[in-house]
Amino acid sequence: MRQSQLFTHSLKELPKDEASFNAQTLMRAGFIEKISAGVYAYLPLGLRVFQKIEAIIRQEMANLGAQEVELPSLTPEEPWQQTGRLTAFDILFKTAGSDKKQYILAPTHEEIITPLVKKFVQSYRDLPLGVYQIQTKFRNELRVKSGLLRGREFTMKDLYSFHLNQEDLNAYYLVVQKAYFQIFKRCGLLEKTYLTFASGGAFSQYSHEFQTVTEAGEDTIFICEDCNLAINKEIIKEQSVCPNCGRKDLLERRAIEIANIFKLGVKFSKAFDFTVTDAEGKRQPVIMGCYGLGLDRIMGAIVEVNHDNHGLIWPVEVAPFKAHLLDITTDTKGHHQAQSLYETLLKLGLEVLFDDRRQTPAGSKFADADLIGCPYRLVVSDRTIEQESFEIKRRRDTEGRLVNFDQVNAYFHSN
RNA sequence: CGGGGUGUGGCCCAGAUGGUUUAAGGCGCCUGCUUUGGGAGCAGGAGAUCCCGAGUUCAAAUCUCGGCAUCCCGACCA
Repeated sequence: MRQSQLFTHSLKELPKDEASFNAQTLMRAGFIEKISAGVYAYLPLGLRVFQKIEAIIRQEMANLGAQEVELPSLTPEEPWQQTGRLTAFDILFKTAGSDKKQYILAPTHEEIITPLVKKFVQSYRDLPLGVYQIQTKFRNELRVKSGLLRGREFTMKDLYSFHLNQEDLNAYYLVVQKAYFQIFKRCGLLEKTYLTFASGGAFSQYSHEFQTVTEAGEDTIFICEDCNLAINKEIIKEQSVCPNCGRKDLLERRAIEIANIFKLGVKFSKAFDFTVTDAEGKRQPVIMGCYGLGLDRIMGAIVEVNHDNHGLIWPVEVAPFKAHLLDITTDTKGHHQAQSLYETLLKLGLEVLFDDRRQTPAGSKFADADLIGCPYRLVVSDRTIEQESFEIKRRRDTEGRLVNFDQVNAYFHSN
């Protein structure tokens, strides 16, 4: 994409209305814009990152054999009444239709998915089943905070699984954990993300959170380095003890919950009378699990974990563009050379942001490239052209190297 | 929901003991010239319900009251 065509641009100064690093920097770099407290718009650069994260999640969900659907955000009141959550939830956005009928802007979708799946599934032969969506959720938080880390409108990947018995759910639960770690690995968060024992809420003794260690996080977790596990402070009674090995000297860290998975058991299948016929011909209540994952939080966490004083540093798989090509040449010949390199890179299938803006000093292009944080920076300048080459530098490196124009194909095929 | 901070061109902000303010400066934007390896220079230009409402006053960006927005701390977080 040509940067001269991009309708957004970065700001020299930090936005006053944000204090968290992720929101400040993403707004400054032109990735997101705040519409109201806890509600953000994704701009072209930010949307590209968001869609990369979505794509990773879809691939890993496909590997699980989960089927994608899209449920509505605007939901009728009745199912919420049926499970008691109409009153139990204090974060519901409610809205009335013209017929005075009350609707709920869904904060999660157990109430919708359970009756839906019930309609099609009557036999144990249809199980296990995993159904997921990537969709907007609404939670009327009393206090939003930390930019993308806690908003009132956010996107969640929510997977629901249906099983004949507890053993099957337990096995599936472990497989989902693996898939989640694969997602976090691809998002560059693996090293700092811990499977964390947390409150099971109304469903079970524990749930499991995936907590990414960062000072920007709002949770406190205690990490067992032996087991690579953590326990959320909220469920610690007296002393922090590893639930796996019993170790007591755990590391206390701030962390952001980027995912939360639950064994729901029969809570929702009972509420909606969802049973299947087993092999003996008897009706059995379906055993359910649910697996949430916050996309905005993942993006925010990536930013909190990967940056330096100059700006963002995107992991390769989620970067808005793989390369940022800067034309800092000063004459027509130079511009043609940069243009030609851009076209060559496109033909090679590389995602490139081409800074073809004129009358912009070179320094501002470097600053912008650092701020936007594409993994590779390519520079064509009068100097490099003298050597029939362009410079390539990784975002994290301080020194680049020259690559001859003739060797573009070879270079990108081998890297 | 309790406590605290902030609200002035698109952005960052000065002005706050009421009156020389015709609301200053920087960034960005427009025009022209110049410049090009770390957010460049010169000249000219456009752009403002000073968050909203009420009040005090001869006079309010400035004082008072009410509201709204936003950030932060706490509580909450299935």
